[in-house]
Amino acid sequence: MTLESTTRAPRRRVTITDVAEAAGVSVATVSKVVNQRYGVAVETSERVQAVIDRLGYESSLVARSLRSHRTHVLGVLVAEFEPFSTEVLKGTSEAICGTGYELLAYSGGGRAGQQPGWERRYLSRLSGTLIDGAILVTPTLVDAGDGVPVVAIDPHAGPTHMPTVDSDNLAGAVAATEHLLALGHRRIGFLGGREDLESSRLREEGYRLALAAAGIPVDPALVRIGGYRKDSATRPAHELLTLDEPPTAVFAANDLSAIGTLEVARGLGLRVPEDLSLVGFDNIPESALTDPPLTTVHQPMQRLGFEAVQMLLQLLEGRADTPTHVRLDTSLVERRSTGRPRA
Amino acid sequence: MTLESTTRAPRRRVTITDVAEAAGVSVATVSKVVNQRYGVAVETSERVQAVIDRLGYESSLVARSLRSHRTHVLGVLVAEFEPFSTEVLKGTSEAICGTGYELLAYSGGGRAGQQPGWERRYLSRLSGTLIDGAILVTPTLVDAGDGVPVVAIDPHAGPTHMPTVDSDNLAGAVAATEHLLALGHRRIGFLGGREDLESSRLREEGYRLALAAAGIPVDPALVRIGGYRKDSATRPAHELLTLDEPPTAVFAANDLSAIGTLEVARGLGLRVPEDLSLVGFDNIPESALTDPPLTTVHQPMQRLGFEAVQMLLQLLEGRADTPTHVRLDTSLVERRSTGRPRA
DNA sequence: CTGTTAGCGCTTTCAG
DNA sequence: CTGAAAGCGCTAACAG
Repeated sequence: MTLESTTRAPRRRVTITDVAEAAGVSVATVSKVVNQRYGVAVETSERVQAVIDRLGYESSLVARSLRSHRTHVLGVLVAEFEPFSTEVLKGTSEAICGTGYELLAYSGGGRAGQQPGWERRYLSRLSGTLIDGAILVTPTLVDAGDGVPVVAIDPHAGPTHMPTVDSDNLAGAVAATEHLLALGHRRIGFLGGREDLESSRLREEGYRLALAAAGIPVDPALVRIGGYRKDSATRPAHELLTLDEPPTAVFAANDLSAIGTLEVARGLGLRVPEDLSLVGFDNIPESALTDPPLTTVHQPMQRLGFEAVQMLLQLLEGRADTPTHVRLDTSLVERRSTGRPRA
Repeated sequence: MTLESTTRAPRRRVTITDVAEAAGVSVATVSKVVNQRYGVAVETSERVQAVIDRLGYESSLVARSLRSHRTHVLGVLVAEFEPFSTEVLKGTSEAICGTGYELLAYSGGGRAGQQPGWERRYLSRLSGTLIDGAILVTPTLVDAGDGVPVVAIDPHAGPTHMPTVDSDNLAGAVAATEHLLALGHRRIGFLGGREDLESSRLREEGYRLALAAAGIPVDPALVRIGGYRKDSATRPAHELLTLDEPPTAVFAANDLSAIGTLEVARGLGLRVPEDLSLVGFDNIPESALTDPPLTTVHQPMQRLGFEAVQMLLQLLEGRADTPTHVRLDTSLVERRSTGRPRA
């Protein structure tokens, strides 16, 4: 890491007034030129355009949106930029291409996003102005419809009033648990997500369903809340693995907590998958980088973002046939963190 | 994929005027309450606050920034949300935590970001208002200082006038090439990045340096431009691999083009690494997911974002000792896409 | 302590 | 065809 040093004073932004003065016209005329409105002499238009180019003028998104309430910018509101939301972002980026819209991803300052209601706050701050519509990633509020059209990805209470895109969490969780069952596991722990998210609830339900179908009663001691974050999963994972009668396998409600569990297991001297089988959920790119690579349930995160943009665009066009709920399939990805239980 | 259908009319945003009316005070007073200014009777303040809570009022970022020119929002400007920029984003998100700032990542509509000068355009649109400072991810313009403090990550012409964060591209490229050389390769192709990026130039230089040190002349036919994107890399990769005397190994200037090359090789019936060794650059999470997993040069993308935020924050505080250039180390990650050349 | 006033940069009637 | 003027939601003097 090398260092150098200097300072620079940034010069002022060029505004529409600067252009108007330089071109010897009114700001109204400049505005018309910028927005290609009719009623401007070709000669004037060209002269103004020349000044715009020379000065490098670009209209302020802020000022413009305050006035015209149409920005051609879509907002993606996330609590934090972590593997799940950034995958979604990749999908939105792909979908936005060629639509004439631009993307603005907004995230609070880390912990700020932890406090419930962040999505409402962000939405209020940005909507009505700045963005024409918003995509909320894992919002915890049931209803946030405030000013602009909104699409939710994997929201709180499942199909709410908001148009929603999610994936088949239940089927995925069943598949994960059945995989463990098929391997011969009987004591299977569940490291839950967040109680306020529907996805989390469904994953737990899938776990219970699969167990019930196999005729295995759920041991409450084996079910914990991991909070969907690596750090918040550490403690419950530790509790689970240090039980008098610990589970031989753990199904973690998302990859981040599975990765946290993997680290805890290693710290405890447990080998994966020999001593402990581990299944995650999401299939974030990071899940393949662990040692051993994580068996997990693939959820098409990029597609979630892609579909959300499509839906939002339809909503903006006011199309009545816009689907209100899109659900995508999940599938098990077998890697090397799962195996038969010992003896 | 399941579908349902309905419609909803979003209601209007609540503004400061609504609050003022409901509370029977002027907007100025509401503003003072919101911003915790002195000079408001406790009783009035409480009454206004109650209305704010009841109405769920949240001040508009846009209107506020237009007026006060201080938003506590940092912008991250990217051409597109792809693996590199999203990794950087994760790092910025971590760094922003607890600073009192929020993050706004802006990306044009895909292709729009392709046209040179996107960073200048975005910056103009957002700065002066909306964001207090910006981080430019792989900008191609030398100087963009326009209104607000700016930090560049992996910019055009290396250490420009802008404060910069980058990684040691030269050393990384040398390491990659030497790895191939050590394996016994002599005909090593180079799939370059974009001519307008310093990182790309340095990676090529590293390639040439390592070959020269090994006493191997560079065959111009083996050097192509891949454009740093998977799709743009496909054609040059194909040309390279279908040469009369094709290379036994290819060093691609980034993982995305390496992955593109991998697909081309497979399409051509070439086995990796038996028939062709492949090294990438970046170590994006996706690089470990390929089959075989890619040998690549690790570049600390999240740290790039993290350091950029730190630097920008210092710039905003006006600290004179702000380093102007931070360079992070790179390192070779050996996975399974490289091996000895046949016979 | 509170309200009035003047814009921030821009778009949009509406006269001239 | 062009410009003056109003106003988007908000903050910052300045009066009252």
